[in-house]
Amino acid sequence: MKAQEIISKASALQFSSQVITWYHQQGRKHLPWQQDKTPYRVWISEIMLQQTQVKTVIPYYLKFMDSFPTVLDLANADEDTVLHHWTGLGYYARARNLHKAAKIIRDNYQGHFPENIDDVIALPGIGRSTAGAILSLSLNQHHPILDGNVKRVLARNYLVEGYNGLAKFDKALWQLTETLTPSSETNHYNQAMMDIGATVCTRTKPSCSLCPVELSCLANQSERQSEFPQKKPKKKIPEKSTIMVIPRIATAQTSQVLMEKRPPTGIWGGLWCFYEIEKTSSLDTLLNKLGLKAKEQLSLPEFRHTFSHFHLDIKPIVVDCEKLSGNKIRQEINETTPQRWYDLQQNESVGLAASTQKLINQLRPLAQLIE
DNA sequence: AAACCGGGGCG
DNA sequence: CGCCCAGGTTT
Repeated sequence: MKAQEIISKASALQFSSQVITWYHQQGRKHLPWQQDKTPYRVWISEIMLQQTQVKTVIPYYLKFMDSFPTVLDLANADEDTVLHHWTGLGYYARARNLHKAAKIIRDNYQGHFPENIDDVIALPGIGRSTAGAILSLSLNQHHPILDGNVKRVLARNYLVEGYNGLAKFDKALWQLTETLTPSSETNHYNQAMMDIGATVCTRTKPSCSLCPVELSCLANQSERQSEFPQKKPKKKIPEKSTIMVIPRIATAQTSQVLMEKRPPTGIWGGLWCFYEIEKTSSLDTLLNKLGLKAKEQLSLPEFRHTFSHFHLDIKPIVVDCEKLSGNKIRQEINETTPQRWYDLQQNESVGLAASTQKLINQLRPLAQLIE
């Protein structure tokens, strides 16, 4: 059944007006991105908030806006500078999308953030929900949103069965949010729905007594809040293993390790990682290609890194080496896959994969032993 | 350890 | 269009 059919115009209006009233009474209105609400400022906040909680985002947001006050400042910055501002937030692909989109806005829209929703959705890293949030919160355009928080509020209110990512579930919820989103005060309604999901209608132990739609909520009426949304059926994930090679050149002053920048797509896309080999017998070939001569090897304890769809057991091997001079092959590698020596004493953590960062942290104390 | 998540990308 | 991917935090 379609949402329009199960919800009358009158009850939709009642729902939204209760939500809007809550916004005026309880909604947060003083966060940095809620001042001077331009599409650009709201965009940056939405991307940061997709991955990180409000209190963590605030300092990052302020620094980011200080460095890149306008979309043109962002577009004209170089990627490493942008990534540097993202250090600690993780999800570097999102920062790269941000930068890519800023350049598109500079080149195709004369530096003016597009105000047509289809144009906004076409930008990298912005989907339907984020586009709706940007244009409604900043310009009060009439668009529905549907992030994880809104999904939870609606699924409970109307006992929508299914789990996040299930096509039927998402489709039903888009229908609902379209039906419920009012054409006046869309900005306040959308902001309130996200806030209610984040602070009242929480995944565990929701504070229903503080909710503006407490009385209409079917899950609350039947005390079944915890059953909605349903859990995604978990699937067993495969195990893989890899050997990570950490070439190291240590002197009395410094200790450096060699990394490569991964291609932009796939696992650890665009992040700095150590070289990988499948079997120890490939080690010599790799070092040869890199133009390095091994002096000594040291195996570090194996550890497990888990992705959403597989476990990866990582065997790290530190190889103390010296450079061979005048190696042509190394130049070729440098052109296809960028590489760099990373200084363990300096904590430049731009775009490191989490597992790489973990290894670095283990390696840093070891560096002192060399002296 | 498992759940969570908005968008990209592929078949 | 439907399904899977990917990374990092929260619970």
